[in-house]
Amino acid sequence: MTDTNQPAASSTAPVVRFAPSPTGYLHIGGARTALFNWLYAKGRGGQFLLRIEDTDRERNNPEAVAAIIDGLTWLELDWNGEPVSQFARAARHRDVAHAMLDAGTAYRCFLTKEELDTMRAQAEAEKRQPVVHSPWRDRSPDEAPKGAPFAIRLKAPRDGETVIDDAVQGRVVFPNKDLDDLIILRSDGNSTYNLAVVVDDHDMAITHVIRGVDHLTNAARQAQIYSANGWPIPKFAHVPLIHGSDGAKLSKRHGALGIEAYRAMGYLPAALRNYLVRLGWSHGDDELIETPQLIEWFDLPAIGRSAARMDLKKLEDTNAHYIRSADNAELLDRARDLLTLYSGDFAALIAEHDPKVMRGDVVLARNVRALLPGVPDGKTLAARFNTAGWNQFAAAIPGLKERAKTLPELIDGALFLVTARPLKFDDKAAKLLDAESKLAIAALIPKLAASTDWTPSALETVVRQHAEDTGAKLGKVAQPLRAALTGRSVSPPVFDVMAVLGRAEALARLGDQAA
RNA sequence: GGUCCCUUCGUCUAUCGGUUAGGACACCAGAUUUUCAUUCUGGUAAGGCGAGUUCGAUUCUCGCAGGGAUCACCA
Repeated sequence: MTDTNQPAASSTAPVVRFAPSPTGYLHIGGARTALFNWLYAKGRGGQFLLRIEDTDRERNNPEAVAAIIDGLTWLELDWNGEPVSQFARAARHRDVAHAMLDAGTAYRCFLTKEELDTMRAQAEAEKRQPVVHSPWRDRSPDEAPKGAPFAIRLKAPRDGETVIDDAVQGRVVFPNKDLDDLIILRSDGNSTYNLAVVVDDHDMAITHVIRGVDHLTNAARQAQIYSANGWPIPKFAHVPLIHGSDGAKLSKRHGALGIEAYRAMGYLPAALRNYLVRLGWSHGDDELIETPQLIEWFDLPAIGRSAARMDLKKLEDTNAHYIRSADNAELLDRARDLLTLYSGDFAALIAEHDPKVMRGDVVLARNVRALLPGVPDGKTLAARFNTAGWNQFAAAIPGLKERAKTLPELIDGALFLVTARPLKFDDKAAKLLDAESKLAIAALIPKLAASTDWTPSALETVVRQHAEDTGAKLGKVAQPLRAALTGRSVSPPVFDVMAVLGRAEALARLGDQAA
């Protein structure tokens, strides 16, 4: 139903954008900002645009652009149209700056770098705020030396206040006396960030600017540029930043990793989205929220104003839920993809991390080294899963996914499928295989071999019967079996393991340990 | 330092003046289980401090303290 009485702003679908600068990878805070934008647009039939803020040529690098695009793609945040390069729009930015000059809302400033430095130094010496008041605001350009370089500055209001009516932060007031005449066009003729952002957002018809609070003061300056041009100001929504575990700004030390690191650690995109959106946004007591529901529920006013801290444990728990409910085929595909991503040596991965680090990918690397000494990296491991292996992996997934919090843990659980006889045993498994256990295995082998049916339930019947006959507890029989079959003390149910391995391989592995 | 923002269990959060302050993760204990995990039961744990408004403040106002963001011809 269309209500024709609705004001234009609320009856038109929103247009939002994610505008990262390509200085590094897509970090977790940026990913969350992108997610918020994406959810907002998706829930309202709007558009989600991508713009690369690459006006700083010296810091621009194509690899970073690729990393951002890869990250968004992996997170399954799709955008409308082609990514816009801000640098490609430089001519338009220049035009606007000159138009502002003509309109009298901007002026030429001939202050040199040195003059600026001394002004700031002097302000500091006098304990004044280093707000630059360019004398050229009121001087005629004719007074400048012929051909002297100049920057173009916004003629910002000096009295009154600039108000940002922010969807998250509320009404934020900035006294204009604290905002100096910012440079909109550098003396080399290139636009500065604030002008470029305003011109692009205006030209792209952005209705809602959803970004990190670190841009809040920029919003005031940008609002002045909008006003100077007589353009409508979009709705701002400045979302809090994500902090490290000690409350300080997220740094590498805190795991301010690029999104690709979370991928490597084996998190599912849907799980990461769920976790990320809950960091700062809530919907009552709901925790696990599927994406379609998220799209329906997400809204700006429910975003909190305080910074949140990353909690990997909770991410892990969320991920475990998503793995358990994931489609088996999808899980297998993702596990397979992940292995090809592990192109580096497992040895290097292990060396990089403290022995106490329990990250999924690191643990997997350690276990591969222990159990499969001949497998140096992910590619080789993937190759070990020949067609039969992948089929076995697929068959084992229902049991495996109950036990895995992350994808590498899932793969880790499947390692027993590709270990070659004679098996290597981890410490606990070796301990389980004492003389008594080996005798028990030897006694069990003929009974298993006699089973006409090689299915979990048939095998379970055989083993239970054997336990009953010998008066042993089921655990007493099952644990050595598990050790002999997998080389470890932990695995999916042993009967499933035997079934997946197949009659010949299972009996052979047991035979190796029989006394 | 100026400006702006924030402050409920260890962490993420609910609460829109009256609740035994709720949930989730983590942690602890127990039950189930062939291991592990799942699942289930129970438990420990919170409104920074000080005023004010009010019959009544976690909730509204002010102050203080603490934390954060930002102050470039970077983005």
